[in-house]
Amino acid sequence: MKKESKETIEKRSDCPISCTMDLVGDKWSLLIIRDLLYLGKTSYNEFLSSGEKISTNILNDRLVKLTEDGLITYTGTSKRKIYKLTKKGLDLKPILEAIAVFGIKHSCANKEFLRHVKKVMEL
Amino acid sequence: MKKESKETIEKRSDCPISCTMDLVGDKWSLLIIRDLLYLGKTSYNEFLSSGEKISTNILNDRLVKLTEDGLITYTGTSKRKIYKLTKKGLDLKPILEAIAVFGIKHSCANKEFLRHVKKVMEL
DNA sequence: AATTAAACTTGCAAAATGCAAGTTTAACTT
DNA sequence: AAGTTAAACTTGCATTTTGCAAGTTTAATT
Repeated sequence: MKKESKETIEKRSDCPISCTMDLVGDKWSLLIIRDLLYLGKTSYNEFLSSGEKISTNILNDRLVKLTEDGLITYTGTSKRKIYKLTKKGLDLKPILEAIAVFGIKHSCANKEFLRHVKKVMEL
Repeated sequence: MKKESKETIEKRSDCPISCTMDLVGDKWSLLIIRDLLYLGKTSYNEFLSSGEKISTNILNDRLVKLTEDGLITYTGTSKRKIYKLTKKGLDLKPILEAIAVFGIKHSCANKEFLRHVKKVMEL
């Protein structure tokens, strides 16, 4: 018996910012999008191996939700699924970029990693 | 006895996107920032009255955390605090704008509300 | 058919959130 | 200056989400 991933998609308000946060405003979704956009990752195991150490149940849950929400799709069999962003998902790119710009300016991240990220993101 | 708002600020990785998500990647922080940036709200009760119905304990927790993280500050007494964004907090503006653009394109939000948001955000 | 490894599930502990009270505190009123 | 008001904040407990450490299923490969 599969658990339904979300019974009622609770929309907190009509504000477009709030709506977008209802879609991707959790700890993990945008990191999966980042993996797809910038790190060339396309499969379950590749997402799993990312530095932030997402756990398997959460990863599965997010992949289902992101698919349901039309941000990603996959091809291939259930043994090897290849995920990619939909058109709608690609529209998240400016958000990721703005987040990266902020992070590069204010974080924390080590210099070497930053050089790598900037190169990958063409910033 | 006050509860400490966050014992260890867990940083999941050195990725600037991940770092930024560790700061504001929760259900509520960016909505408070939105209130400050676009809706002219500056006080506890004004944040409370936003459409998404944040509860008082969460609002208090987020205001403390955002202050600790240097994204907002306040003036005034403990009876009437006036919050505003720091320079660092203002650097979140491009993120909010990108989120709004996505939300406006893809949501959900009703037409009237959208007109209002676009006007306020000067989009 | 047996093996392998990717994809997915399960069960339970820990943390975050939601809700409905309450209390504290400073300003405003007599 | 005592009493009232309302904004800011706390508390306790239920619910939900996340984290972790197993497991199982499934389709390619041998």
